[in-house]
Amino acid sequence: MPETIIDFYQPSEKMYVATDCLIFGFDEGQLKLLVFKRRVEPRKGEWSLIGSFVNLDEDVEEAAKRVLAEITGLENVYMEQLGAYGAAERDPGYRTISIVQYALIRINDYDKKLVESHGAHWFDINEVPGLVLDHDKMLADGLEKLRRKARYQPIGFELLPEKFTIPQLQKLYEVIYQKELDGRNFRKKLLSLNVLIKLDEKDKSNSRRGAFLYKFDHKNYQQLLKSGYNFEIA
Amino acid sequence: MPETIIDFYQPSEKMYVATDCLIFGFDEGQLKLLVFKRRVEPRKGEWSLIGSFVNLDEDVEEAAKRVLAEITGLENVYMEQLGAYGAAERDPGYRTISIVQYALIRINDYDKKLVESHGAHWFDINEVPGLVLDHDKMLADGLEKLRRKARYQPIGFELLPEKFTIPQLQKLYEVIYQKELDGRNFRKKLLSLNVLIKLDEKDKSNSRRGAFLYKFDHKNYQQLLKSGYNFEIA
DNA sequence: GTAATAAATGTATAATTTACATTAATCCAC
DNA sequence: GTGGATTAATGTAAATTATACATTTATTAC
Repeated sequence: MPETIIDFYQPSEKMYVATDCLIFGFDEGQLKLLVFKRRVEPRKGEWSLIGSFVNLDEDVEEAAKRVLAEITGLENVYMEQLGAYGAAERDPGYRTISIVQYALIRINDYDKKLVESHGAHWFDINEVPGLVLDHDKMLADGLEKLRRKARYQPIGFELLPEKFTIPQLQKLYEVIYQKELDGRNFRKKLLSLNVLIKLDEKDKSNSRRGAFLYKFDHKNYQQLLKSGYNFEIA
Repeated sequence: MPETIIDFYQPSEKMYVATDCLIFGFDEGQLKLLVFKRRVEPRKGEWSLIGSFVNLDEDVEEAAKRVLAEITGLENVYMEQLGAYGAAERDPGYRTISIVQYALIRINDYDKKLVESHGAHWFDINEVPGLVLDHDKMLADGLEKLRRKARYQPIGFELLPEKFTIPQLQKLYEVIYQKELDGRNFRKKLLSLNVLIKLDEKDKSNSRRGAFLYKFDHKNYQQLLKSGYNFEIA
């Protein structure tokens, strides 16, 4: 490599780049977060977002997917970047910048044994223990983004099984928005968007009568997007 | 520093961290972007977002502010992170991750001589030349974010002088949203939010009659935020 | 067969958004 | 100093969307 002006700037030789994932799931009517015990000093062993260093030959996003697959066994997960956390003193050990992604997973799909073997654990979103470094801030920011995003993109569907009932979906939006919704209005609004396909099956795990199962209609959703983008629930 | 598990992960010794800024301004009824000629190889001399490497002892945000002040002479500018760009091959020279911020500046405040002396240039947003590396993508993403954000936060005010007229503000929203707005409805909606202070002065640069000048009412805006957050224009 | 449980449905009112045309203030030219 | 040109300012009616609210239905367990 020829010597260039870059040498003049002296970018640090000790700047580390890591990635951390906010892994959200939804189960038993609660929004949950997957965390594990930090694997590196300092603060090794404390609760932490799931993360890793980024390898030299690896996209940042790839690194996040690698660590997610490693811990949960899941691939093809909905994932989006939250942002970079780069305060000089955020990590007392090394100068490390962390790029945080958030992932939404169908909580029943993941590999329980794998998760356990990594000492990872799901916490109710309201019962997450204190996290290491600036991870509490990452979580707070991620929740805010999730809540905002839920207003104009149908991310809720990423958190539910492929087949779900309307009451389930409503419950999910209730925990995301942290407020109760009116069942009639929720159902009305949702069905008016034409992005649900009603199945000829019921889920009876929550009531005697059973609730009809639905699938998300990706095709119609794409069309809805094209024709002006106004997915809004509640 | 003791040897720890971090050594096992072998984070790259050659991972560079840079920051690039999307610097938006508004002038002559047009949204504009400030770019300069890249100072480092590869592709030195091509049009580029304004950026720099991040120093070891410097917050990422600080680095962005440093470079912004260096080029425009401005401090205390509205700035927010867009995200990190971290594809392994994004920079053919070095493995560099760039954290992109976007800044909104009052275009008349900046130091013209300073800007010129750095070979920087304002382009109409629709006439920005091809940019180096993945900077075109950054710009596209930044514009999308600006457009979305303009819907629920009063960022428009950051781009206008302290005193501005309602027609000016409307024009700004029109270029952000890329559509014409109805003057009566715009004015009605805006005034109903109670975040404008009418001054006893007119700006006559655009009409014989002149339009009244207003200031943004930060205090009332903060209260509006607290009481449930629903700043939406057009 | 009846008691218990959650699912499903409709309507009237209020609030918000949209569409749309005229008058007002000022400057400049004559 | 009058008239013409130009942009600023204003109000109302109709349509759309959001909200509030109570009863009936399907099913299972006993």
